Amino acid sequence: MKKEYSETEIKIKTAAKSLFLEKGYSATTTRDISKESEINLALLNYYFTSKKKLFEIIMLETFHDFISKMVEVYNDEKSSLEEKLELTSSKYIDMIIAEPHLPTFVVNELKNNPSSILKILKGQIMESKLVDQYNDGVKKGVYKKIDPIHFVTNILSLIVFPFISSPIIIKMKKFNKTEFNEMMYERKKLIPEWILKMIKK
Amino acid sequence: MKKEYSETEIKIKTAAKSLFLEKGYSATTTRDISKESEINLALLNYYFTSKKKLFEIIMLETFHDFISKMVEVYNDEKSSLEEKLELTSSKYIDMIIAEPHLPTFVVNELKNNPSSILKILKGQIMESKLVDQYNDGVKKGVYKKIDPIHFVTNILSLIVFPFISSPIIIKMKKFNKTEFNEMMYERKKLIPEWILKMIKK
DNA sequence: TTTTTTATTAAACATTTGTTTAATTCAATT
DNA sequence: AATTGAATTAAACAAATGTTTAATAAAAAA
Repeated sequence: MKKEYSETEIKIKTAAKSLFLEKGYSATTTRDISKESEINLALLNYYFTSKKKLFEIIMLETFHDFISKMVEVYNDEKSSLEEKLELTSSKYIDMIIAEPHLPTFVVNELKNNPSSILKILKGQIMESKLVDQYNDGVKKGVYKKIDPIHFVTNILSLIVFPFISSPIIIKMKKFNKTEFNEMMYERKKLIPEWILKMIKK
Repeated sequence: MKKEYSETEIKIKTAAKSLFLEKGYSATTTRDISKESEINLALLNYYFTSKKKLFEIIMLETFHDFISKMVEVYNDEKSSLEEKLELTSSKYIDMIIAEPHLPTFVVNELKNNPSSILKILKGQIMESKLVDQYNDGVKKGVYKKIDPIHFVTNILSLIVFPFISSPIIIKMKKFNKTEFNEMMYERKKLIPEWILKMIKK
């Protein structure tokens, strides 16, 4: 199923991903990509047919990475709900610090491309071990009975939104980027605590 | 200070705002705008000099609205912290349901235009009555001592992020748009409760 | 080595896009 | 009614952009 990419194809894809992430689909030109990847302009179409096709491939791969990192933790058999929260928080914050444009990119280009990309999601989150554990807690009466979609949404919100709004936060607090990252490291510990308080009766 | 806009200028601005919100700056063409507003293409440059200038005006106004609605509530003298949370949650969710593209737009085009637009922010949030009240609670020992930036960020995160990720939520829950909005109405009550739990000792 | 296939290149092509021009219509003023 | 200035229009322009072509170079197969 996986395609083997040649050296040039990888060069194109790497440059294209970087540019698409930073500037989005429309603001990135094929000449930008050819320059950044140091390949001849015509090779883009030779290997990927069109800018749109290239974008779709990258979008799909990126979104897949984005989701599967989450699903991995959510479905771990051994860990408790608390441990899953800590792991998610920590791994996700690290992931986005390493690639800060990721959330805006995913969120942004998502609304233009709903069906094909979102197929990846198919029940992977709402039927995860984490949600099971949450529902168990509800049954046992230790967690409040609220639709688990709120639980799942809140985790993502508290992790991802600060990155998306980082220009605002940086401005409000007169932060530099390092200080902002430190704030996010702080949240690694805080978010699991907050989520637990939110769900507990 | 406020500029008086003629009928045609308003027609252009209205169409442009709608298109910029939906598709972003780069994906919106001047011909799109002229078609949508039913004005001659040349009038765009006649009244607004360039696409970029037009965009900046719209971006500024939109961002200003976005922030001032928040600041209004945050600085109300009479209301308690709890009441402010309820009002913010309610007003903001209504606002975004009425204009669903708003958050993605603001967040998205923000990173391209940091300085000029963010000037509007100047301490309006971090020096608000709401943050004062939060700090009072900390002094009195009823709230945990955490940098208020987390408090402010969490409120916005829980309100705004679900809208931004609505395509994902809709897919995961097999929602239609009405059902999604109902979920957000539910959150009007839930978010203030959650925030209080998060800050209380 | 010769032939065939694949990869790479420079140039060209057809659209699209932001902007300008020059002419015309409209409204207000004299 | 004549004149002036603003508003509107169709057409044109130049630059940018996605894509294709035709020629060449490199690699693989015969």
